[in-house]
Amino acid sequence: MSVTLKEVAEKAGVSRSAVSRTFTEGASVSEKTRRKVLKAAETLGYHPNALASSLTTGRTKLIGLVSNNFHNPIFLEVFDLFTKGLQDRGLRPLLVNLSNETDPNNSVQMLRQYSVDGVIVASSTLPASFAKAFRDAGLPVVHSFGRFSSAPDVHVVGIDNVECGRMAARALVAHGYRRVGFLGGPQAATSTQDRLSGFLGEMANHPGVETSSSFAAAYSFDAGRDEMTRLLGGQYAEAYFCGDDVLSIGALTAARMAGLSVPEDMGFIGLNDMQMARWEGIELTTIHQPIRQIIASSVDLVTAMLDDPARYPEARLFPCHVVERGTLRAAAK
Amino acid sequence: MSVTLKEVAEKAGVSRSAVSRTFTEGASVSEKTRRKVLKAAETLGYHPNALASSLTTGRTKLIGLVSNNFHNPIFLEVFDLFTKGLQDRGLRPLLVNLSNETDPNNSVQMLRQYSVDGVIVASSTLPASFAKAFRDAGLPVVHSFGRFSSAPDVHVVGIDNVECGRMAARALVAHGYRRVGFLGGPQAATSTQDRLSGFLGEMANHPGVETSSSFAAAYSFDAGRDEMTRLLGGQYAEAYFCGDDVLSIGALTAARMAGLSVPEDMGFIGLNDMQMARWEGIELTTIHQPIRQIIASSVDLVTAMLDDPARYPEARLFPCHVVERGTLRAAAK
DNA sequence: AACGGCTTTGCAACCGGTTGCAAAAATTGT
DNA sequence: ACAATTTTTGCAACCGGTTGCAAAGCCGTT
Repeated sequence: MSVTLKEVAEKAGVSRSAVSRTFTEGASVSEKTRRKVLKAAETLGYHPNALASSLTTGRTKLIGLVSNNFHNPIFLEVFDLFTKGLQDRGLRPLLVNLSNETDPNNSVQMLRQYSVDGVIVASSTLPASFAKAFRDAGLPVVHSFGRFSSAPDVHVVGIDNVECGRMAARALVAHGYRRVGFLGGPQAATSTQDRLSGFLGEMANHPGVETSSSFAAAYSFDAGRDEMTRLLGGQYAEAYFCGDDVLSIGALTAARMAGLSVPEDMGFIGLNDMQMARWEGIELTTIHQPIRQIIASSVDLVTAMLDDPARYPEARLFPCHVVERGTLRAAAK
Repeated sequence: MSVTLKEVAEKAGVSRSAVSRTFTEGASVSEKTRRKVLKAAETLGYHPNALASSLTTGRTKLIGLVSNNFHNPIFLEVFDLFTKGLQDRGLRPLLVNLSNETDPNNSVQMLRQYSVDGVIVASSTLPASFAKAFRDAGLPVVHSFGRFSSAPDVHVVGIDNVECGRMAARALVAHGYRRVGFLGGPQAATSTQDRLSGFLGEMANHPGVETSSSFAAAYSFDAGRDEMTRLLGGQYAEAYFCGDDVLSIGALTAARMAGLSVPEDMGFIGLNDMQMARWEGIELTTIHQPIRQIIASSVDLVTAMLDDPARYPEARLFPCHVVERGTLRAAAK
């Protein structure tokens, strides 16, 4: 089918080693034979088989890109940035969709069978056990959007969710809301738990402000809408910090559908600052999560681990900030 | 690093062939040795190296999943379905982001280097030359969401865009609009051209209805909003058939921002029927594109080609239908 | 016990590359 | 011009598997 090393060697009248060496960075070949080889390769249309060479070099340049989040639009941005970032470094993303998977071992086996050089777990909802399973299998792994720990088991790149919770709380208080609520994502997600704890921690400094909390079933429009609809049936707050932007939009829509006006009757602050948050008609006030930096840093880290697999696990956190748009009323002076 | 065939063979006290055979479907091994081998493999934690075996079998079970669309939320659904569909058949998607790529040859080379068994090109905006380049390189290829042709060069799975154009035109006419517009996606995209030709073709049957057309720069919110804003500065139609849903939402938002009410002052019909079209507050009337079927069929087709690479190229079209929601006014009786 | 047919097994070559090593060639110094 | 040194080259073994082939083992017959 495709042209092999041997054919090029014969055509160029050199040994197979010579051909191999002209195609490997930093190997010793004279200018003369290199030219002969390149010409032969050119006319034959030869390109080295990356998989065959991986057998001896132990490097496939394949990176497992593992996620369970194929529903939140923010992840399209995430996949875009990851694939570009990896491609720019000559690495290839092998995509693994873990939506229905509960056992880390299956994916570990799968990725080992394909000898991936490293794994990026991109998810804020996947339990840490997944990333750990990869590490235990001896695979370099980076958990992007994972939970911060001061002594992480694996490399984690993301944001300080506790601080984000505080930040949201401060924003709501600063805008003069006196009854505020936390409308989190799935309660089992560590991101939800951390944001809640930061939120409540900060609110403890404001005893005059009434605080409540509840959880949506997922980081999704429907879940946000449903939970807000439920809240509207009882006592509800003046402003909510929602688990993420798409959830916020669901909740906000439910509020509007119920005849409340935003931000006068009910305020919202989201998290992520996805493209859609900027759309006219939405203009969501939200906490900006620097996903470009998180992803660039994740890719850096995974490439660094290729050279030093034993690299000591670190947590890299990137600062977030509030982007004021139109879903919180003018600040109390 | 990882356990090899040889180690298992030694542990089990059999030849390497025996081990290989117990792990290959339909090879001749006695029950006795198979058990010995499996036990040894179990205790050693052996799993065959898929890449090494691909060298001799010529099968990697890797499928190149090529797209240039990492901005339209519908593609998150697309990636979700593709990855699941491929995984369910034991195939692995190698994701290629062609956003900034103009030369098909680079991606062809890349995918050949990784010996992918086949390629799925998932895009309605990528020129047919990409799919053809893969075919010319001897790779089984399916172009999903590609342009229909009665004598296709490569397998195409998608919808009849011309018919969709007609369908939209009929819907607008049936709803009593007398000045209608086509607000397409990028003019260079075949999907745009085909929808336009269907739209105009059908409108030719309704000479009493004034018809206009224009194009947005991309299938995106911003492009739809910008083009509608431009249109609002001059003479504009009563209802628009937009290139796709996200573009529709942009256009619709611009109309609302300008003080028009939808659907009374201006009607919209989109295409795709993405999740978001269902959101309360949007409730876009749109043409449903059966992406589940398209993707399932694409995966079927690519697997079929693995066994029969010379399979005669076919075009598979799936019927679309209008989903009435809230962006066209009540039909004229 | 010898025979024929069928299944199982191991040998060895191969897939498409890489690489340590020693020999060959080129370069340098004097 | 010659020896010492450096660079380039090919051989052959290896990476982790698969597979054609012939020998070995098994079975039931006669």
